[in-house]
Amino acid sequence: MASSCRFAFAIHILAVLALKREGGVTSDCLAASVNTNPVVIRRVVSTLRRAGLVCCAQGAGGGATLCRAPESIGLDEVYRAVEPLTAFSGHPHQPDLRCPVGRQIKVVLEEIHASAHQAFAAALAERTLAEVVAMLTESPRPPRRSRKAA
Amino acid sequence: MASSCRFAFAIHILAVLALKREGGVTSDCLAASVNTNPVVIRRVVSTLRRAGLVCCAQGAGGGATLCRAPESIGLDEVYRAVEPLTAFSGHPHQPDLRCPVGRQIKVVLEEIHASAHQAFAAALAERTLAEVVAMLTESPRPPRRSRKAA
DNA sequence: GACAACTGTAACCGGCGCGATTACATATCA
DNA sequence: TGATATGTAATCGCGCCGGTTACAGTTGTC
Repeated sequence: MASSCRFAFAIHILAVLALKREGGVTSDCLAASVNTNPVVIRRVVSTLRRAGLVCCAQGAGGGATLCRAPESIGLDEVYRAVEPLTAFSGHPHQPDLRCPVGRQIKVVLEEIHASAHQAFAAALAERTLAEVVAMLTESPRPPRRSRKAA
Repeated sequence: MASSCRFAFAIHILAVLALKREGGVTSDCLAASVNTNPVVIRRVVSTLRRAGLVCCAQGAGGGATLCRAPESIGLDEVYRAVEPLTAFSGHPHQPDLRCPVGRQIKVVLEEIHASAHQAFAAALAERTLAEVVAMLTESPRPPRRSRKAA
């Protein structure tokens, strides 16, 4: 599950790359948009590169570019690329095996967690990077009431 | 999302209570089965009590008892009782508002996360504590091969 | 070739979350 | 009254993770 911000950073980065179609984007530029350190960006981009989602050019004039169509990138793919897929951290220790519950609880918990996690990933899979970009570019909640009240 | 072991502990505790129908179970006893400190158990039990899932009796002869039918307790209820429902930790800082992505990314991320999280909870809701108990008590993968090989 | 502009990574720091533990107040039954 | 419990505050220790620095390697430009 993991509630780190790597996933958020990854989506942010990919959205920027999807919007700026031509040319590479440097980690400094991405870091400015995300508002963090360039090295943090490079770490995430490295992971995305290993997953085949982006390509990186080194040297002067280099940077990261999206190397697949935004319509073909499901958010579950991004999630799996960036989250290490932990083996469910529940029950840090070995439960009491003399107890009928302790003897089997781990297997049951793992199954429960697996099915819920799969549902989580399936929900992510229903959206693509292209949809994220579309959400980003459509008018941000047009003001309806008076322009005075907050 | 939160990958703490509180949820695992809660399921374990509730399963023990569901199995031992009569009488209260002390935190010492639960701690032995879970293999942790009684205070850790009491913290989780307190949360479950506030959620109306268990009742606690203080004093000698006291302990925790399930105060609802296991068939009526969905695992999503347990999850929500025990996990504080964080407001999605993505994007720790304010993104650059001059960037079209940074301006709206938080709203989009929150919506994405909300829908995926809802799918997660819905998957948990499909199982009850009674089913967990049934999984726990049914024969644990009957040995099929020779009784010699591990 | 020299230099500037980038990426890739290792190393380290600091803060936060959380489970474990101790300690103690309180409640209840015999 | 004393043994047995819960309830909870306080503290400790450790692991995770984002941030930062540092530096090696790569590439375009003059």
